[in-house]
Amino acid sequence: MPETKIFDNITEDEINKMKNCFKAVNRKYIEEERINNIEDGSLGIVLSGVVEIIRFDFDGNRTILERINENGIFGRLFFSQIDEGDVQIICATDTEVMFVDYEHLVKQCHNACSHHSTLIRNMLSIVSEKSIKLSNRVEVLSQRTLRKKLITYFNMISKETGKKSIVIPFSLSNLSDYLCVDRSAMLREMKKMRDEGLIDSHAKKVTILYDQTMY
Amino acid sequence: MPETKIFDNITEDEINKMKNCFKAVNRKYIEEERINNIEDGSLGIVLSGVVEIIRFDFDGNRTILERINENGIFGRLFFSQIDEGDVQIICATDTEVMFVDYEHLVKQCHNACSHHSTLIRNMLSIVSEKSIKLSNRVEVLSQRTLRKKLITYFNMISKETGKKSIVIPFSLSNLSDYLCVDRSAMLREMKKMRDEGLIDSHAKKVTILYDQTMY
DNA sequence: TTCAAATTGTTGCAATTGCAACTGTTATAT
DNA sequence: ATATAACAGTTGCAATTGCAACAATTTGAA
Repeated sequence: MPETKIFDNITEDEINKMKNCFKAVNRKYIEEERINNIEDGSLGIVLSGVVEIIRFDFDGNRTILERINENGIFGRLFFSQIDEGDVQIICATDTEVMFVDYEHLVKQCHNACSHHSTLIRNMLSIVSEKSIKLSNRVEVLSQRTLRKKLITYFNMISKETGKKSIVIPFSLSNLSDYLCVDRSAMLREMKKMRDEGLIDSHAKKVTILYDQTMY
Repeated sequence: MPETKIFDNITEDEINKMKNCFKAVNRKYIEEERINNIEDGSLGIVLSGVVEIIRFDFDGNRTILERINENGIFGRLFFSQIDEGDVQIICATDTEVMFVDYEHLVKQCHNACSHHSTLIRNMLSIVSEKSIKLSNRVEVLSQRTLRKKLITYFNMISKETGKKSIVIPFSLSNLSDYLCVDRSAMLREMKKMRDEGLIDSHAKKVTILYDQTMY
């Protein structure tokens, strides 16, 4: 499934008109930088890089709620309203983001830009892709044991690339924050899996040896 | 936030034309009934009732992956592709669903129905609302302890209704399938919370006594 | 190159959770 | 009204996971 870009099938000319119309603002961030002061109605579109939604809760746990790659979107609109902890938006790499006003983008345009409907269709694809990613996330977190969380996650990555040898896209300590488990418990479980011959692994490189049809 | 309906701001006349155009099919189901034979490109729109996406895994665990209320949507398109277990779509109540062909709904219409763009905008709202619900789901499942899962869930329900006394919308045994924890462990934790004066509860009725600003 | 910091890896011990096997209670159908 | 099934509630015991405190290795900057 090819990822939709926000301006797919729209001419350069039209894009510029629209950007003006939506008061689009581009901003660059460096690795580790926090994205601050996001207005409630503002929508961030990741043009390049990776953005993470991270929660720090009261007893010191760090949780990666979401990882947003190129062409993905984020915004207060899109994340949980129940979250009382400290939720931050942090760039995992150098990143460029375009901010637009969501309401303006979604509502009928006064200027009746001819390509506006294409834009909304693109937006629909992007949000649909976000939903699928969130479903994958639920799939992983809904697993009852650490081992099954790992296996489900490995299978997901493996399915994306079609290979049995995968490279985890972040540090193992970040992986434990993503799987919402203790880091040492996770490493212990990976060691067990190595010992049992289910995987081969060294740091972020993992090779799946188990029968994937079993899980 | 009022929920968007698929045909908001479209006249009855236009709706009928469109339904024809999308080859919309309405179907009624009774409580407990399984929704079968969903084609890959088919999109289900819940007109009334509640639909649940349920996974039965190899060691007998039942997991409620998603609960879809009135005006929500579902379809193979929208759920995880990594899922190797047995995923079923089951109606939690008597339910009416409209099925449409997703591609047809999303792509430019040959007949150029005038209200098609409104429909796509509505669809965008609905998918966005789905994303938010999935984010809430991630928020709950990402909690590290059973107690925090319960508290996050209770807070979510409480926030929806604005009341501290809530009624869990399904049986406690289903709640444990939703929180992805063991039922008896969950009941034990609820008992502890009662004993500590954090909640008052009897069966599906729960009153929040703890300070919600703390969680 | 070398040192410091970050990351990976390990382990004992304690706390939490799951499992199993119950009892008690509430609906539902005949 | 009563039986039966579904649901709620309980508890001992075992397994899993979290926590803490390390050691080993890798990475990055001076």
